[in-house]
Amino acid sequence: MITMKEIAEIAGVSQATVSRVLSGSSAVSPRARQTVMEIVQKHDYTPNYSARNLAMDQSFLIGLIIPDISNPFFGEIVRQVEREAGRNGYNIIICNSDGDITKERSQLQTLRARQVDGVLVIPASSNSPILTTLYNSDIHTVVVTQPHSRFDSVYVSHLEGGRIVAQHLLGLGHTRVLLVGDSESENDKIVGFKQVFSEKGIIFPEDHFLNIGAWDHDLVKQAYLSGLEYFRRHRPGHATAVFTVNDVAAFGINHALKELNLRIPDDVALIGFDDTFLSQGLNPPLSSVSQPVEEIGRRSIEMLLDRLIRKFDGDVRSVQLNPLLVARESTLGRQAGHA
Amino acid sequence: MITMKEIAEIAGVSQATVSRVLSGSSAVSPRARQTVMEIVQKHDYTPNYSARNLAMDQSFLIGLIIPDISNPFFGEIVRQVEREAGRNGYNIIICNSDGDITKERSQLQTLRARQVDGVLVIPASSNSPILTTLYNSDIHTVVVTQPHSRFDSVYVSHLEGGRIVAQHLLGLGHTRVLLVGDSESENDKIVGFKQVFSEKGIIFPEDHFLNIGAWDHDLVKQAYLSGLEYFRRHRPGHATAVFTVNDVAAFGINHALKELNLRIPDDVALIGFDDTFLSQGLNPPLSSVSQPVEEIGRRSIEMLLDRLIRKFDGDVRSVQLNPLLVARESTLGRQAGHA
DNA sequence: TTGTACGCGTTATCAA
DNA sequence: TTGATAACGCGTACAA
Repeated sequence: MITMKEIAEIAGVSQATVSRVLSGSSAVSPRARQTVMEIVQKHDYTPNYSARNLAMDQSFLIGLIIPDISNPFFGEIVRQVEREAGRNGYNIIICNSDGDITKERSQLQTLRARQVDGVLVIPASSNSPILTTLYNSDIHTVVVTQPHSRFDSVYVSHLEGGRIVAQHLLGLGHTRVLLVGDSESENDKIVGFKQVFSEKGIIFPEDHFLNIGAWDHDLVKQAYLSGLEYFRRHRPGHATAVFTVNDVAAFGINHALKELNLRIPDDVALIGFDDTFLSQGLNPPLSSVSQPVEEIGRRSIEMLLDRLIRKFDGDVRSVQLNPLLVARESTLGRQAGHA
Repeated sequence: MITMKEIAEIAGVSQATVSRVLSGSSAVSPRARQTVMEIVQKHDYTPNYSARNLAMDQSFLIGLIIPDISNPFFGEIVRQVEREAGRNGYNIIICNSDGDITKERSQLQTLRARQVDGVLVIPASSNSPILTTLYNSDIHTVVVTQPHSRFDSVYVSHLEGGRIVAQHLLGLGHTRVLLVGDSESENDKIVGFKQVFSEKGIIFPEDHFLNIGAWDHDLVKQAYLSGLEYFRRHRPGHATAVFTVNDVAAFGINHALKELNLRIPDDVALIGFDDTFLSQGLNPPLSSVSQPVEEIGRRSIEMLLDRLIRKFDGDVRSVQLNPLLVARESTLGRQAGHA
């Protein structure tokens, strides 16, 4: 790889002039510019970012800490982030945490070593220790997917999402609903769901929760097996509907129900969360709560770049986006039409 | 952020000694080591990679060029790659090409500027120009997902995959098959499929191809719409089976068939490709051709690290992995049992 | 075992 | 408009 110094020699100018030509920062004589550019072209000069970073104390690197890239929902976020970052001269270093706070910690450590200018983080949990570490560092941070009091954040209200689902199912007459998720008490989707029940004076039945872990990569299988066991053990009607905290789990439940010859939604209604691009392909089409995933990704990176590039230095900003019920046949039945 | 120089001052030693302590390369007196380490701990010293890269002419950075991260199949590859790389002290810069060779080119350019030690590339097409660029550079490269004569490569034979599908469908008596993909003549899955037909003297019918583009992000919808139109226009039996070159497209077709009240597989059989973790959640469970995606990811990064770390300098190696037919109800019907 | 000194490829400051 | 020259933080050859 050719360097500025070498180009300077060939061109018979100083290395500083080459730098000026390439950065376009200050004025250079047309002659010098001409000669330099020709040599640059000819030798396919590429600047050395490491050197540039060192000199400018800026890496144009953004760290992205995310629980599971293979989850299409997160994948879409990555895609948006990478695109928008690229347009602005930034690159993304990706860190898959598996939802493990230990991994998160070591990854943040290497991101710091890499001198990243900023970090987008989808924390493993709302009290991930890295959030504290980040706060004590001077790395610009945006928390994605959940609200945060000290950082910029972009999120969809899970509480509201859970409430919407509850209202939808209650409206259809379901009072015995099986909840499928990672935590019965700490997952806001579930909290919101139950909130509506208690507000309406409806008692949420005991033993209607299936714990399938949070970021288990084999979520489909987990949900499938748990669902199978549940519906084998309980009489039909013990639960007339199932709400899973994400679509992926709903796939597993769907499979289990099919296996047991239970009809959806006649025997058991099913509703997921995220409305990934696969929900509508499911059979019957899956009701779900859609999150504006492109917007989440885009707004997140935009907020970060706003601080990095435009040097915005105001108070912490949070963007709350609205979840949207997408009712399809898996809860509505055939009369759903073809939405 | 504290630097070696500052640590050296505090410790009353030279910066070189601090470097030695931290790298553990050469011998240092226990006393010096002790003092330095304490200060390092206390101030939470983090090495500056940019500086290190510059000095060592090594970035410990690997570029990953991939068509669509939001596709779960690729997502899984990213996951494996990131993990294995991380274990060996390397980080991943991710580049989403959208299957666009222009984007590929500019991304490779910035990867070069970033001084990446190696590149894993899933090319937009088999003759992506960046392959030439890479060959003329000194960047270690592994081509993933397709064979290559000049680079290390890891792939599953698409030709063989297509053949397997043809054999499976012919075995079930389907001779009129609708093919759904990006290219009728250049996609090896389709080429292999037709190969079997002609070997057996069976003429593949005209007008049995639906072009839905390659990396269109809205593949499900594309397939859905195309499928809908196709099955509306042709009499039942014009095609008795559908083969889509990936599962995502199969989701769309599944939706279309359902909409038209065509039963799977009684009216139309359906088979996909990739066997993503979602296939088994589909209803009926989707037959597909599985690719050992974890192995693809793992082997790819391993081959690259082998050259980077172990300095392997032998001939180009290619790893061909075998596709595997996973027959489920969408082709076999209810007698499929519960595989 | 330690310190000095140089180089890595840039940016940026200062005179000229 | 240009060219020296000093950083930037680290690795390392060399001498002590």
